Amino acid sequence: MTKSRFLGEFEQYVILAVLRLDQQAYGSSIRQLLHDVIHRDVSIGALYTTLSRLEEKGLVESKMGEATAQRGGRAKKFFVVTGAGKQALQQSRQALDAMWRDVKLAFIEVAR
Amino acid sequence: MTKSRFLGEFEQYVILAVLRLDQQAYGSSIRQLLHDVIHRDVSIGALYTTLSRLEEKGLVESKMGEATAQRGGRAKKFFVVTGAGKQALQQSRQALDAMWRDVKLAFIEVAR
DNA sequence: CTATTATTACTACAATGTAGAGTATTGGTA
DNA sequence: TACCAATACTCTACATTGTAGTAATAATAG
Repeated sequence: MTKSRFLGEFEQYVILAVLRLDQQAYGSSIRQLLHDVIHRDVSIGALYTTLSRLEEKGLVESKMGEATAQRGGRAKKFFVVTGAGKQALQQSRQALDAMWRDVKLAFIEVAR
Repeated sequence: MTKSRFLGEFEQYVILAVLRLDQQAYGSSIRQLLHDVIHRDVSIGALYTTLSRLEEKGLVESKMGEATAQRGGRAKKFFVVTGAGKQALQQSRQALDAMWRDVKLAFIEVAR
């Protein structure tokens, strides 16, 4: 057991994006997905910083793509979520669900 | 519209706790709820810092309780979530739900 | 009036969020 | 071959959020 920290808010989104993109998750595609799904436009630099930190913590892993790209450009770095990453994500999910329980009823009445 | 930022991870928990506690949300009770529901033990100082910041941003409001407490101790400061707070919370919720969509299937298979 | 207890305020620092400029790699083209 | 456009990643710096610890404040029992 390493010291289990909590996932930051943006970290969760990034992990989810990597999961959704399956084997096709790399800087640009992740950024695009975040834009399409939650309309969150983050700079590419910001994204890479988060990806690096997640990798340091062992929550995602990366491997370089084929050296020869289709039409120019540097090789892609593909990311996948590790078991630890999935576990951390699940814990975050469960905690949030637990906190939302019972709130919904009281909340929905007033929130319109 | 003020510049709509995103809620931090812990900020969400605190807002949810205040909602759940309805009219009874103050330092100690919030802390207790966080402990009971998600087993997260945060220092009282950390909690107040976050509450203050939420208040600055207009996401929660506070009012002092009756001066005379039941059996000693200072008057409590009760917190409630503002409309803006509920809205911010809802947005965070929706964004996360949107990101989780489609992921579940692929995720659940592997996550055990 | 003091010990006790409950609560808030202040200070400081660590972790996460975020942007922007810079560097690398490769195909096409003059 | 030299250079430019296209694509992708890296580095640096700073803002915001997360967190603890300690000091200060209040109220009451005894």
